[in-house]
Amino acid sequence: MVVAEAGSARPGRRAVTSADVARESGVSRATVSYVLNRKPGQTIPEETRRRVLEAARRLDYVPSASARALRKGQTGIVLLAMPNLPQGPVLSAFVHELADGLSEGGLTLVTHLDDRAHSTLLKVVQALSPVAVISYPQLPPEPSRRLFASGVRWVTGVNLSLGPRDDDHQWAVLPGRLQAEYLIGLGHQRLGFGWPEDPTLAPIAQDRLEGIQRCCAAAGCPPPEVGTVPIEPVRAVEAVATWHDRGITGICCYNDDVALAVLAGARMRHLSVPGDLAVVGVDDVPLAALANPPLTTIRQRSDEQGRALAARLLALVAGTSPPPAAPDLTMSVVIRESA
Amino acid sequence: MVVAEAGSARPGRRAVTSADVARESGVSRATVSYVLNRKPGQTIPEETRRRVLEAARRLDYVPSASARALRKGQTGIVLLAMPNLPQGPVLSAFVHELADGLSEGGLTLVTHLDDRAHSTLLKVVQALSPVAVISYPQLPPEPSRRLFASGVRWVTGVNLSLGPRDDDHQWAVLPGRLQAEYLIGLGHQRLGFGWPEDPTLAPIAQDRLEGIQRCCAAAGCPPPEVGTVPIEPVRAVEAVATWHDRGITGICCYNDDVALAVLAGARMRHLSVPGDLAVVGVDDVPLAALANPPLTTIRQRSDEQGRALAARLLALVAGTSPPPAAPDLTMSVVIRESA
DNA sequence: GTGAAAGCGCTAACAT
DNA sequence: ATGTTAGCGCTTTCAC
Repeated sequence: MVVAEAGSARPGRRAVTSADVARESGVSRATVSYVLNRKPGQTIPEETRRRVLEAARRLDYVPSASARALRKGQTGIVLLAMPNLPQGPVLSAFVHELADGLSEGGLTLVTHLDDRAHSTLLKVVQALSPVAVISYPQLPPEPSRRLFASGVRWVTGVNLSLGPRDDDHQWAVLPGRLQAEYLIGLGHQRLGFGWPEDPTLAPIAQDRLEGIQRCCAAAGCPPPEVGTVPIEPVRAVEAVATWHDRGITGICCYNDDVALAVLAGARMRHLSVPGDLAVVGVDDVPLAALANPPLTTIRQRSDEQGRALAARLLALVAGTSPPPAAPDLTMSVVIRESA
Repeated sequence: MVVAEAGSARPGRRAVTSADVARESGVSRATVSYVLNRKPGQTIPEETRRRVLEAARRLDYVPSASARALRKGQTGIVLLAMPNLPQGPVLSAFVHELADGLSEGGLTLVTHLDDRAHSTLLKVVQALSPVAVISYPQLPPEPSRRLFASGVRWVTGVNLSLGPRDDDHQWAVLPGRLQAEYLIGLGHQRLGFGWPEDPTLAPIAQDRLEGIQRCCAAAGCPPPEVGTVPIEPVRAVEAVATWHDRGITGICCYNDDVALAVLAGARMRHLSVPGDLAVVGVDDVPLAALANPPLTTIRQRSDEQGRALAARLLALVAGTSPPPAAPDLTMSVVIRESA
């Protein structure tokens, strides 16, 4: 454990403040603040500017985040709350782009990883005073209200959308819709849905299932039969067997992990994929292409979602009107051999 | 996007402060502070205490984190910095336990997910003023120094240890050591190491490789041959073929993901596992048991690591002497069929 | 046991 | 163009 006491730069010394910079450069603290914050209208002579900047650099000056936040009445922190699930490349890209986008506007993204009660989120929020909270999956109204009461200004889900809840929901439902449309287009009439065992995923799974249900209804098929698929050989087989026995031929899986388990189950049961059972995942994780047979799945442009959400959040914080939702947040079917 | 303006609880109203609570309960702000912070020695009459608490609850009072941090000169935030890798259950458990442990001591854990330059970490640190930063993998000395200069008091790796760098390193090397010991114990003389393609994993992989190298040296075997294994069918096959052609019989993989790719490669190449090639992973992800054949792997007790690190950090912040490192942070070989 | 008051470091309105 | 000043909300001596 590489541990050291405070201020290895100037050991034992207290932090340098804007007063130090002011003294060092022979101006007042106000001027220092003006220079460092670069107000657009402000007119500071180049010479002074240079002197202040120079002094700040020489002293290794770092403005106190707490003091600034106290004065301005708000921090520049955005908190992303999500369960600490197995993180796929999809979420990674989203986080990456979101952080970059926010950073360009002076906001800072940090993450709270937890899948337990909303009370831990509340605690973190109270310790951080973030200006906005993004939650995946979406927060129910009551916890959401408590965040506002703790001073958070904006609360949103990860799905980019315009209006209140509905648009978000449209989006959340889409993976299921695409899976079902694809399978039905292939001629499958009886669909199953591979539900994830992890209970924290339930809200997300519920949305995807709804997308499938709507599709089935629209196409005049019977509603999908839901089966929980554990990531565990023996019990995964059970789910597969049940589907097959009941004449189900197309399985929409919550995600690729579930789909891979279904594939394993089918193999153990000596069922052919896609002959006996067609399988579709969501996410297009790297392992999907490696699977036996290679997995057909839904790919999301989560990077674009991240960028777009960042842009909207920046606009909200700046008080300007948010940009319109990106027109084509593509989500597409990656066709391989499993369906 | 469920978005709303500030203070849905009391719309348009500014936040309630300790002054409001004081007024409401008919005492001074000092008393409010005493009651809410519950100083051990402090002696406040039950009646007053109750009145203050009641008023705080009624007003939905939330202390300002910035003001408190400014006054105390330090936040209660601990920042965990890690690349946004695929998060396995191992890291999840670590994060979970770490967060819980810290929370019990009044510290709050948040995560910065990024695999790019250390400068983004520096920015986040300056926006948050965390009291400690935990980094995985470990931070080199120079970035570490800059964190201290920005006011961070303690910087550490995720590996629990006592002294400066060495203990951490011992720990990081262990997975490789266990893999090699197991394979050599099985009679394998010529070992390979499955290097991950993701460049951000290199520092961690390097440590594990070093564990294998030492083992080979100690046992009089030739040093392990390193092959990069992409999570991609065709190129994974190549790595496997190269090993096999050169007479390698035991493969230590960086983690289970790499090991699963090796398994897939071996299957495509019609090599038998463990007959032609014995394969060992690290992590024991759920899919490991599902693999064909089921994967032998190294399981870490990362939950205990998390707890222990939390305890040490709490002690440091409190100024008391840190508890000794846990004696038996077990890391064990989970024997299945792939080796 | 409780209150008055100082001050943490910063920004922004106002004064010069 | 720059300096003076008044707080932001909190904790914590120091009086009473």
